[in-house]
Amino acid sequence: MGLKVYNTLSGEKEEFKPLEEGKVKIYVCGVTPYNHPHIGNARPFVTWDVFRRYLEYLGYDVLHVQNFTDVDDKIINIANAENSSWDEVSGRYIEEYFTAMDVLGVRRAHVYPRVSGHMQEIIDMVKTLVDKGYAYELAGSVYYRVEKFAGYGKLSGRTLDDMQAGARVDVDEEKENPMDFALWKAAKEGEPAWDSPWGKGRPGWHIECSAMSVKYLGCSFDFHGGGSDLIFPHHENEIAQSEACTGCHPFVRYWLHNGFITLNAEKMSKSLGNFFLVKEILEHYKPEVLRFFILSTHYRSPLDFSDERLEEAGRSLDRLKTAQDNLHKLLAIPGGGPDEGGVALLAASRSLKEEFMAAMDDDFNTALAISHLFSLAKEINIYYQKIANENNAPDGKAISETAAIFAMMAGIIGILEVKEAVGEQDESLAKAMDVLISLRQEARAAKNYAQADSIRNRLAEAGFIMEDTPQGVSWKIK
RNA sequence: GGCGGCAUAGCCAAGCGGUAAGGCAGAGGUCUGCAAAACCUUUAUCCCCGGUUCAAUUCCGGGUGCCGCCUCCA
Repeated sequence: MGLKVYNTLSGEKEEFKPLEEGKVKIYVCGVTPYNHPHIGNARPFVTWDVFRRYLEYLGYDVLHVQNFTDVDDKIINIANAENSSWDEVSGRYIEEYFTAMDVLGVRRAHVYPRVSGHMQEIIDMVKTLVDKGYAYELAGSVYYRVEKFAGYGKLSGRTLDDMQAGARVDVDEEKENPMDFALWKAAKEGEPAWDSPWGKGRPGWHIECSAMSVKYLGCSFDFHGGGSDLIFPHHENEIAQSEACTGCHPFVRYWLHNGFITLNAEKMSKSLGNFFLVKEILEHYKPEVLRFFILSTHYRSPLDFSDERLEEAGRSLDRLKTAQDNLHKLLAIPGGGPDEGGVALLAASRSLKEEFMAAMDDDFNTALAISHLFSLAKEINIYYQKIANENNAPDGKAISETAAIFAMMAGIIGILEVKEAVGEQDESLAKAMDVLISLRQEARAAKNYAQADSIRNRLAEAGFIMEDTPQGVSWKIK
């Protein structure tokens, strides 16, 4: 066993070996905060949240860095349009980002560097690249000399010739090579600008991630992630900048890229305008439903969004919740010694735990891992049914170990974390429900089913589900 | 045009050399006053054509279709 990950750089699954024993350093490309995050934006962050949970479960000490590109054309345009400032705009949407991701259960990175706070590091890096001959100044801007970097194209799998063949023609460029990209952009009217050896200006897009990742993680680190649209040019350029500047190889050991969320099979993106904001979706669905939806497909595959898919994800999740409820009910009964069903449950739990881990080890196959969670749910339900029908004491050891395994699996996926065992939390509500249950039971005893059904139906409308079981009536919140 | 990815049941989705996980939906059954929930049973030769192999959904070649990157983008 051992973790394997698909590395975009090699195009193969590779055995994961951290640079430093016991530690994992991760850099994930964050957002440009100029709008509320949409669900396509959310995918990499939910995905990496799970990667990180699993790595931590494996015992690694994880350092997770994720940037905010807070100096950017779009932000500046919005600021100008609404007559505010770029930092007011970016600050606002950074807060929106956190709000949305917190709700989705995405744990916060350790460091959230912003471009605006790293001008010196960026300028230093650009200066080094100029000094080493990898960059040149042109009218107050600085460009990276792609032909100078031998490995240019190694991540995206294309050659400079390929790129030039497909490149769109830039009329007014005087760059040495059309593929040369900006490290530093000379200031324009109405834009924020910082002093530099080349005059006032601001950083190009790609340099920030090189400067900030190297600052916080070192010149070589383990994982770099982001959407697959970042492979070229963004990540390709990061490699060129970082390796040329620091001389360290490789800059990143494992490049992991997630697929897109699509709408009618087309990439969901702000530029196409075919997106749903996370906050819009959460008006209709619980956060963990969105989260579960995202994780129910392998991270590298495209994921087509629709209401139908989310409804389905919600129903699937309900099945898991039922098993969790059953587990809680079993846990609430004083446990007894081993019994046949318990022994079987325990064996299944242990083997499913192994399978779950094997799935996660195989390039974080959450879809497969989740299927094992369903299998465990089924085993739990079977045992619960048996105990309930026979009115026996459950196998204490089997139940407690199964509960731990179930919680571990759900915890790595990041679902079922909200304990909705309201009966224990809110005694007065429980007492009120007991009264309603008694009223209905009296009606049933009197064969006044219209009355009984009315109580049940009206409670359902209010969000409470009443269930008749051989052991009596139980209830839960929908 | 260049580069790359994908095509599995009604739907979604794993698997990727030895005749197909899981979920949703559907059907039948157990239970129930009736429901709900739960449980059981049930639904696929994996886009097409060649090739390699004892054996291919899984490898190779070709075709078709869809998607992505090459411009900001998660």
